[in-house]
Amino acid sequence: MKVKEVAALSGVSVRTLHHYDELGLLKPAETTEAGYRVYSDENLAELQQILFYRALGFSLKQIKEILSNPSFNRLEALVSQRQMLHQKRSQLDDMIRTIEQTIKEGKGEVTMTREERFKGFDFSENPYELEARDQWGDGVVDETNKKLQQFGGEQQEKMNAIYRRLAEVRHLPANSEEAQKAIGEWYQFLNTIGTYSMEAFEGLGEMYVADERFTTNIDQFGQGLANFMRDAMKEYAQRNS
Amino acid sequence: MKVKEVAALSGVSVRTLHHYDELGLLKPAETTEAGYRVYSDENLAELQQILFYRALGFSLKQIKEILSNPSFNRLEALVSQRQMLHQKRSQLDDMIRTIEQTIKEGKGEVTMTREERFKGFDFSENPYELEARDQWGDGVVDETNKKLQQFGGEQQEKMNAIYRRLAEVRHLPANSEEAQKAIGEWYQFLNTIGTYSMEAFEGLGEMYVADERFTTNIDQFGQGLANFMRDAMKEYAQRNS
DNA sequence: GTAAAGGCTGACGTAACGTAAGAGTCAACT
DNA sequence: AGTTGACTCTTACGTTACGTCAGCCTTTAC
Repeated sequence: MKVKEVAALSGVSVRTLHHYDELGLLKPAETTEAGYRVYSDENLAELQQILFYRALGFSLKQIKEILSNPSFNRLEALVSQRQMLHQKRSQLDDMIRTIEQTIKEGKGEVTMTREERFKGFDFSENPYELEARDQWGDGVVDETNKKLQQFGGEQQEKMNAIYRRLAEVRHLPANSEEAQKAIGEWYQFLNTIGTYSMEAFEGLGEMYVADERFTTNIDQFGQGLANFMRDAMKEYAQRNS
Repeated sequence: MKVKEVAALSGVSVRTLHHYDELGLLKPAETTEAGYRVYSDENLAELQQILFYRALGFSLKQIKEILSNPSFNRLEALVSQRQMLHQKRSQLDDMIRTIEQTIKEGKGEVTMTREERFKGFDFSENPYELEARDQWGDGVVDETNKKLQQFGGEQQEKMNAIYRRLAEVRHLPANSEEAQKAIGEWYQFLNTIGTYSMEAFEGLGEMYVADERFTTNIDQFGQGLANFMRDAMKEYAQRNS
């Protein structure tokens, strides 16, 4: 196979293949007289390995070591890489917290009205709350919240039934058929009391974990349910947009 | 003030100041005949601004725009930046999940024994659990867990008292004096039943949020307590190492 | 035979500095 | 004045993983 074909198959660019060749990371099995690179099936497998480690955040240099040294301790590398990723995540969290704070301060009036609206609640501990509300407008949250609480009796029972069904499948992957079916019911239900775009639906899911009030209520049906629902809603939204 | 002084005050390198000068991001107020950069107090304030935005993950180019254009919509920039950070975090989470999975598979035997040890529990949903255990050896977790449950009556009551005290201050910042004092009691208590290095203490805190069993138990004393304890323990460990 | 499509090798650009290298400046001490 | 040590300056390459031309050759289809 020649470069373009490999590129198309693997999803990387031709330049990337050239680059990996230069680095000695992936040398084509053959080269024609004209200098064309010809890749073998084995080369393809190697490339997959490379892309796998690349997706884990390893540098090309590291990948080269890992793959060229069969005796290399991959497990150790994975563990330390995980450590690194975790540090990065911590840093990102710090940045997000700070940016939340800044946005909050800069909002002046808005913060005031929001505080009034939710007086009695203290969200200052949760930096993601503001974010989730912001991302798709908090009007939707408030509306939904209000409507949901307005409905008593029958609707309430129906809602609880869906929650229970969701709780049953919450240990399955969010992208499993069962999970998606159950979350689909949730979407349907919500749309009986309002209109939700996929985007709003996904945003609502974010709220479930971002806002303690939601989390607490939802998790009464099962530990971790809110989290599961967020994932499932995200998946659902992405499938149906 | 000359470069070195500014560097010392602000914590950046001399090279960085040179760099910012080149970019036109921070031009020193004066230059001596010999070409030495001389910074004013105002320059210092500018630098602080720069470092602030840098800490939020903005590129130098963006920072230049933000600071040079007084009419620039900073709020908008902050919001979109937050969005970006959030995406990055998602990507990192994906990577961590994948790496967890890989490590788990690669562990073969270890996974088996671990599964046996915790049969009945299903941790497959929580990719961070494995991680927290790994980072400082899961022997410590198991030991602590066992010992804590062995002690009944008096010790148990003492423990609960500390939990309650922690719950009371859980809305304060983790680095506040009250929080640190309370978490200090926790550290003392733990050391009456075992020996904990600061590192192990911090790791234990990670477990509190990583392992659902811990989170559930702890949060009975107050929503978000586990999370607060993790932060406080981290802070405590860093102060006392 | 010719043109389109694909391939190849340089080589510069990117972000934010780190790290010398070679050389001039300043203040203090002898 | 001379020297020395501490600073400072500019210049410029190294880093990461390719993207993006540019100029030129090969293969393939009509």
